[in-house]
Amino acid sequence: MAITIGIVEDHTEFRQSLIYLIASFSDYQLAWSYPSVEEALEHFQQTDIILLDINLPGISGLDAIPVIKRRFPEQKIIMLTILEDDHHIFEALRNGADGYILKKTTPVKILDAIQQVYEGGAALTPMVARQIMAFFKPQKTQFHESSSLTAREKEILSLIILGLTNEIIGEKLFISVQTVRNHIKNIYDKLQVHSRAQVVAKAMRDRLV
Amino acid sequence: MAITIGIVEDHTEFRQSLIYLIASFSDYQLAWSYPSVEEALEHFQQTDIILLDINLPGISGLDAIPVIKRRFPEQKIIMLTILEDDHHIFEALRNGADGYILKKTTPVKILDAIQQVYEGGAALTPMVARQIMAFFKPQKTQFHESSSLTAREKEILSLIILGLTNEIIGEKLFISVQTVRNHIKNIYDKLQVHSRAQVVAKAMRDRLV
DNA sequence: CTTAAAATGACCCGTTCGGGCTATTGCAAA
DNA sequence: TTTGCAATAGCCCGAACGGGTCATTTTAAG
Repeated sequence: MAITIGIVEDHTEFRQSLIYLIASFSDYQLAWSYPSVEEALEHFQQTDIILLDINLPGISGLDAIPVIKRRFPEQKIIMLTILEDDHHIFEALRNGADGYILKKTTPVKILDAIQQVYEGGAALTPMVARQIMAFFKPQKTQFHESSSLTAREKEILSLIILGLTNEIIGEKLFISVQTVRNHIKNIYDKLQVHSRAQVVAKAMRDRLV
Repeated sequence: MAITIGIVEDHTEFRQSLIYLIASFSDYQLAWSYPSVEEALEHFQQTDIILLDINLPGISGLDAIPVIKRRFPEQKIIMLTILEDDHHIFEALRNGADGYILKKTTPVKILDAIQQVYEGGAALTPMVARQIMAFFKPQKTQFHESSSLTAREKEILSLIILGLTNEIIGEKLFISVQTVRNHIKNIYDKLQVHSRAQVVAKAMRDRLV
């Protein structure tokens, strides 16, 4: 039983090459292809996999994900894109995409990705995978950093996470605002961040507090 | 120039098959192999890639990552494991692993993973990738119901957590700074906070993002 | 005893934020 | 069709922050 595939891709040439690729292997079977989300939504039926371009005229591929998923919650979707931009990746993942691969990916790897998603896995191109992983280890030197925070710095860090202002922190610790600010500067240096929001996110991700 | 590889794997049979695999292709060259972290740490030198088993007698592969990275910060490490367990995956990623693949992966895909990491990407087996992606998916039971944040607000919230300023967020989303600020005001109202630090802490504690 | 690191405190300056308003557009539900 | 919410955008103003530089005191380690 061949894996059925639907395609939404406006770029005719690329769409044709995908169709040709799929037709070349009996393990895969093209169910339909459309150049826009609008046309696809009108006619499409559920397939094993949908290859969905991100940059489409009209409704974008990103916006199409929730619509498709609402109609067929089990529909598996692999995003095709030329962009490696953070925002698009995370948005696609948040919306429920099952894969995110770049158009420059070699044909055999595209089929690989389809196979992987069909088997219940997820397909990410290596560079995208790296960006996602980077979310879990924003700076790769966390061992030094966590241990290098002094007791006082950790204390102040925990108060920052509570959302206190420098002034309040100073009052709580019976030190001046300037001293608090100096400690915070040192914390920023050590953790390589430049704002409270960043330091809170990092501290919580790295379980420093 | 062949990609040099080091191996830490206690299971003799599997280690031998890896060695044989690498020896079969001139693009890859085995630099060394040891059955334990202890022995490896005594003798090992930097290679392009280290294949590191997780379940090792004595020091585990997970604990070995920071030690190795401290000695050679640029050393790339791919974890080998039979386990798909969440805790190990995230622990490995947090510690700075560059890949996480299952031992049952086919030989050709193991070489693929090595190549990908060598080229600066990350290597994840599809099932692992799926688990990581699941981390980003809003569980509609928790996210949509318990929080009244709109889609746009959630999007902006996620960018705040990355530490972006309002101005940068506006650029990323192609909207004006004022609009960003309005959204943030609404987020603050809904989550009952009054600063970025607070909203980041709350969002991460409540796993809103 | 000397030295290094940590903790304390201060000043200046420009940027960013947070809270207070008002207002228009579009879409969807009532 | 009206009502309401979401998203967009603007303005003002004071508070808070981030970065730079410098200086003193205390503590820990050698």
